Amino acid sequence: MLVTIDEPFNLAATLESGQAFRWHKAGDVYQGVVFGNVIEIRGVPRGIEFSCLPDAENDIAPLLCDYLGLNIDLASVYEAISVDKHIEEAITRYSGMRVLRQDPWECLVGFICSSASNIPRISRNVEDISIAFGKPIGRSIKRHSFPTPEDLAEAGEKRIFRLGLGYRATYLSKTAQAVAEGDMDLASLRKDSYGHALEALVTLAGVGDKVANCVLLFSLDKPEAFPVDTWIIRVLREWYLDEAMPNSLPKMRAWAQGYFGPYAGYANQYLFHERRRRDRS
DNA sequence: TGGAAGCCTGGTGT
DNA sequence: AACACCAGGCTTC
Repeated sequence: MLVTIDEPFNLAATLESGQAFRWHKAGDVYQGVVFGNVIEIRGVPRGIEFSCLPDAENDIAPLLCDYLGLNIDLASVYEAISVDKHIEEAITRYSGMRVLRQDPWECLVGFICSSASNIPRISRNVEDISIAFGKPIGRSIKRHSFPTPEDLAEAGEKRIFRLGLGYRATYLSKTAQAVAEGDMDLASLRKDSYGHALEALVTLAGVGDKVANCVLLFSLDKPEAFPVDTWIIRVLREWYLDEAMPNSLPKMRAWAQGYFGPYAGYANQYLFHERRRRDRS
């Protein structure tokens, strides 16, 4: 099915910028699992072409656009965060990169897995978790739905550990229990304020300031969220903050949120992507 | 209250 | 080949 998109959209940058971990690229096609569907997307000149299984494309199309962050007016975001040369350069280079709007539970699990790890490994971890505790989709034996909090809580720490998650297995097991038992209502955090939602998230095992801000930005409608990881620390040190400045994580985050404003998270995503690319080339 | 060590594992460098 | 060292971080002391 063809979906025309009139606003700027960069499919590759959106799916390859470390926001989600279940997209595989084969040629010019991205395959992923969203809404319990195996989805394949290809960028075309004026939009995207996609297919999905097992649901009808007509039903999935609006959900997919929402997931891809296409319901946000990027032009006004750019206007808000274009406060200096560095950010303007990154915007120019990755124009159309979106912030995804993911399922909060899956996003949370992905970023708990991310601590002291790297994208290839996180992807493998998340895929292994899906295969072990999710359900095969349609007749495909290759891709599986993402397990529910109940699925993961029942699986238990031991079986998670055996997938090679290391010390993260404890975090995942505890957090899954908290969500499954209703001690943590992730969906309600979408309507909460940024501050309150952050406060709630960091009570979960394996969730500190960085992971919480990733979940807030990529799944809970909090565009002011600003995850400070080692790449962003480099950006801030090299381009923004004096070296003598105190470098505690929450202080750096607060500074950036004040500097970039209500859409600081978008600035974060562009600077992050730009800084990593620069290191690789 | 800040800062450093430890934690599982896999990849990378020596 | 075998062995350090470290990574997109959290927790604990």
